[in-house]
Amino acid sequence: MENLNHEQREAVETVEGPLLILAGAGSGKTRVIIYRIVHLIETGVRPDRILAVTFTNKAAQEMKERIHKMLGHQRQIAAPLISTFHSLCVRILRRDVEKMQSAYTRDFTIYDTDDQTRLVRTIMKDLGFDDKSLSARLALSVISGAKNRGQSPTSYANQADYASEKTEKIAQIYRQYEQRIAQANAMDFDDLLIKTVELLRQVPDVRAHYHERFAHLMVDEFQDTNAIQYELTRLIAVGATKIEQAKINEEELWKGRSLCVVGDLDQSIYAFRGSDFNIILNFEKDFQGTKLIKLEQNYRSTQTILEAANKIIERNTQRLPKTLYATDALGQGEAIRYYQSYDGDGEASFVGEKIQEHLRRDPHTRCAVLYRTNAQSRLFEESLRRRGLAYNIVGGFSFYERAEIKDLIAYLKLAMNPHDDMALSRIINAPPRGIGKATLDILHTQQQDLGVSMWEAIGVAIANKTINTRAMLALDGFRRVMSAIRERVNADEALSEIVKAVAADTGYVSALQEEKTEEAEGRLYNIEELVSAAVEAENQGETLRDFIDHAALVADTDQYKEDARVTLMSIHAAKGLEFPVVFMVGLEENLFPHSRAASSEKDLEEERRLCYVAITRAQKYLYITHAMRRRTWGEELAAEPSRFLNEIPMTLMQDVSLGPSWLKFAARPETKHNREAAAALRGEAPPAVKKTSNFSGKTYNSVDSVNDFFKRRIQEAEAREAGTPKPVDAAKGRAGGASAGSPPPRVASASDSGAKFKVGARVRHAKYGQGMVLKVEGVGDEAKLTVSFPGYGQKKFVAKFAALEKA
DNA sequence: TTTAGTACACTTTTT
DNA sequence: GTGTACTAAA
Repeated sequence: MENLNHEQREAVETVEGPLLILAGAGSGKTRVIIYRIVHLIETGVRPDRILAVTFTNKAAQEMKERIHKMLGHQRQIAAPLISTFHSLCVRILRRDVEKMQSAYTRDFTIYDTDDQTRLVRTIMKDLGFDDKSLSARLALSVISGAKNRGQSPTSYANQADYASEKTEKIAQIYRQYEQRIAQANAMDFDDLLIKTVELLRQVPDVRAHYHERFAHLMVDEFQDTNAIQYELTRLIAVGATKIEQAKINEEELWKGRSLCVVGDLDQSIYAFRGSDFNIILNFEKDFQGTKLIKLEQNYRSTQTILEAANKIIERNTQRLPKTLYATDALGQGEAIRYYQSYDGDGEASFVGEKIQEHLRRDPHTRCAVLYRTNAQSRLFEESLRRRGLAYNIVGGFSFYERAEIKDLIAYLKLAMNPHDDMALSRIINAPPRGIGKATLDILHTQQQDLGVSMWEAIGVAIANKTINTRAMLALDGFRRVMSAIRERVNADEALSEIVKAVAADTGYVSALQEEKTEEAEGRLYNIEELVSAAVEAENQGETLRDFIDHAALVADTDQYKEDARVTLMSIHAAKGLEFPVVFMVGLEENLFPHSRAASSEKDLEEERRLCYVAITRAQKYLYITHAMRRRTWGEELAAEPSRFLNEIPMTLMQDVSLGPSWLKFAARPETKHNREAAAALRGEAPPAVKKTSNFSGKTYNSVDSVNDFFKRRIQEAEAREAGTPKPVDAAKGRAGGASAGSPPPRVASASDSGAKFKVGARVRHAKYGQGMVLKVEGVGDEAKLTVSFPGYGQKKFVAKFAALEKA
């Protein structure tokens, strides 16, 4: 423990009572949690009396491994439980759900977002709400919000400010939704938490069990907990309902117990799904005698990066003052590199190029490209693929979201819980068995009339012969397939055997094999992967139940591979991670901050926290990029620089854009008009204008004129380039970014004479071979070189990073 | 009933 | 640009 600072050590050694740790980004908070757990165990606490709740399965896994390593030499009787809120709840419910007043059995299934949406769609169809005014997604998010506030369908309808037609409709959908999900013996993500809290409230035995078992409870990323998660935490830690708590002697309660929560207000980025950082603000009030420890020493990033982060977050009003301090060891560090590209392709090319340079210099470095929306990933993927760089992408569709995987899992789910209507409707005709819409409609009507599940409806239909012969044969075939799987499950066959049987006996694999298309090949490959995953899980001692739960609860962020050299992901997914090199891309108004957040100051502050999270992921190098034009929904539109660019001090940034850029323009006003426009760009417009909307009216117009200015310059440059003897690689064209926004080639001035490379110099490059320097911008190491390589076209380099030799 | 083709709505962020 | 949902034809 000697390598901990004073505050960290205090946090580790405080093992009794409520403890609140406010930990800034990169302040070694994960280490504190790990050391604290180890410390608890070393002072004689039984490992299985410790519970640590993390944000992702991945974080849980990592923590487990590190603790195991640290305790490796000691004999471990039991391990501490390290889990996400959702996994914890599934565990609790699978054990005790039948003890509470509800129809749920321990075989309940978990409905993921996809299942939920399909359920809402079915309900809307049944209720005749197929008009365009209400989307299933919207209905679902409203329902989820109401559920998390503890509102029943009725109280939701009553509590709405005004009874609109929409609220009334949503209330009806909500009512049906709750009914049908319960009837299917299924729970959605919200239910997992809600039902667990209900169970602990309702059944004193169960509450006492977990209260006694988990004497030491830790919650990471506490700023992102919602009211239900908080209540769950409280129930386990205190072992009493709110009313009972008033009668408890707090001092008595905390003997040999602790509740330690760790969080950072500035990194609260999940308000959109109900997390509430007021919980952390009220923690001291809720728990008498809370000890507060602040960790502000940052061990991750250079002074420059931290300054930028501090300056950004300072603008928020909803926060507690806090400043991150850099360690001397890392020092000031390099300037933040700023790059403006002509369009999205140019941005991606720049990022690809820089990643290549960084990897060439240090093959073991790790780079991350962080974007606001997952839709931005495509261009970067293409750029990296063009350069032959391997990358790992987090988010988008994960393995478990692929249709074939979901189908096979649905067979397993249905085998375990025949009332799971969503699983059934998913696979009843996959592969095609001749059960079409007409048959399903009949079944659905009968199901609604009888108030039973689809599976039961099939049985009834066959018994009563209410369906034509051909469809009946098909249904009977399906029923037999399912029964065979159920028999295997009931016979406790090995997990991997069951998965293999599902792939083969359902005809799923053979149907794909017959297709003989490339796509089918890919799907078959994925099925093989699923089988290997099952074998792996079996070796780990998992049951079929565990395997299915795992598939439902893995998050996108769990796809993150620590050792990947290049990772693409959303900023949300990057929380808790760190990288030597970070690219924060797409700094454009309406993208980041996102257009959906522009309306309210509260949302805007969350966007700013998001920006703060992105910046503080960087250890050594931070690149910030934006494009002047961006293609959205198939249309290319002018993009305005993000207001966040104005909030980072210009002195911290170095402009590596190829032509004139927004930053250069804003930094060097030369005329009165420019000065005014630049001031506006920096957000120095009169407060009255700024208050109502940060970029409107005059400000917007001036940005427009900047764009016009660049457009003209680019056209001029293009005209000149057309006359250049060495044509630009046609395939890449202007989209190569390297040539986008280029100012007219400049004759090397006398000040360039001391540079390492001069115009006209012959150079050699590891990949492109012999080339000639066409252009030198800037001086010394920072100079940007344009080099022409026969057969490869023109390439741009920064002298310092370029793998160029004099030839 | 299935399939192929076309129209269209869509994207914040995620356990 | 993409995935889904609806329509028309086999």
